[in-house]
Amino acid sequence: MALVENHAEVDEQLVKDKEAAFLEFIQSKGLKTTRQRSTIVTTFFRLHGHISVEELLREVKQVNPKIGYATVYRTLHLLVESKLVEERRFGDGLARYEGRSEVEHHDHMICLECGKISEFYNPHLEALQEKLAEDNNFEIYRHRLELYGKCKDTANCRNMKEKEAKERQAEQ
Amino acid sequence: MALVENHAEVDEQLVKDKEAAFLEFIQSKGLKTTRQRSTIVTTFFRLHGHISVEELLREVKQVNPKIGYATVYRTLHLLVESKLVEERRFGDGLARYEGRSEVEHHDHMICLECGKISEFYNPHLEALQEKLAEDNNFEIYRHRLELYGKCKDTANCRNMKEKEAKERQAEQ
DNA sequence: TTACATTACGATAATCGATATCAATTTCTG
DNA sequence: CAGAAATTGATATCGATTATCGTAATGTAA
Repeated sequence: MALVENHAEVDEQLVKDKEAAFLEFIQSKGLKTTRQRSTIVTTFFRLHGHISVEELLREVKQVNPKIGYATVYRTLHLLVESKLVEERRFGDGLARYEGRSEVEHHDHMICLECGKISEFYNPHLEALQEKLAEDNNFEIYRHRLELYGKCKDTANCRNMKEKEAKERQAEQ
Repeated sequence: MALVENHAEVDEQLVKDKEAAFLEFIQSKGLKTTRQRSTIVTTFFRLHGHISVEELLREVKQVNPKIGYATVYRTLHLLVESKLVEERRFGDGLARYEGRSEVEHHDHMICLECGKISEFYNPHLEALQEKLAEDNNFEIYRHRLELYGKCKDTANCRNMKEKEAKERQAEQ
């Protein structure tokens, strides 16, 4: 419980930095720092990937079971407002949240077989979009590119499927 | 009521073709052809752009006021299933539908000021995506690219805003 | 065409994710 | 520490979509 491996320790430093940044934001807005917000924020940044509200709530409840839906929603909105987190929607009708830390900007590749979401960034693509926008007299604030398809590495895809199945079982 | 201008006549032919294609689909699935479905489908294909369920229902009710929400939803799902129509979501929380007729594939530019949605297609962009996918061992089934920003042609943007305001008023 | 099994309709209830409300609690400033 | 202001958690509400169900329409087969 006390000692953790290297990888996790690095993460803890990052988590602390993020929490500090969040506190700064909170204070700059004249809002209050609370145990709940702290719990939610640190829990969020300990997780990786594209996290749904439900996933986050589940984790948060392991730390403090009294924290409810509303507070998680509210804190996530604050995180988005603080620019520490971005909201994403991939068409399954529920929002997912992603820390802005790990990568600057990136697009997504979503495997429809195993559900794996990977990220990529390509400067040519970005430049091409800028050029296109300019040609159309349009100023881009942000963009979203998602490639939906299938991992060609079917072995990996199969593994993910099995993992997914296990997780589903565990939930029941 | 009888004579229409050229532009609309061309559309009518297209509408008929689409309706025929839909009937073919319906029959191939062993489903039934009904007046309601016919009304909804022809009304849909007479409209252009990115149509929400509510917009379509409003139009449909002018032809047959007894047609309800449920039937419009159901028919749109059938249209999507038949591949004559595609569903899109632009993050404002409601689905929009677009005929697959007019353009093959295209991406979207969404003005956050005036709400205008324009379409574009660029083969370089498509090729670049394919290359990227290949590099990542990924097979693209479909993709989505949306540029969110602002029309630089502010005059046009302002016009749209006024038009929007008028429409809102008209609804009240 | 008529009968009848099947499918569709329309009204509306239920669902789902997200947001708003509100009394009770906590935080922070002085 | 007091008291104003903000936050919480439970839950009501919302808006879009889906499911339900009794009634109506369709299409097939005689």
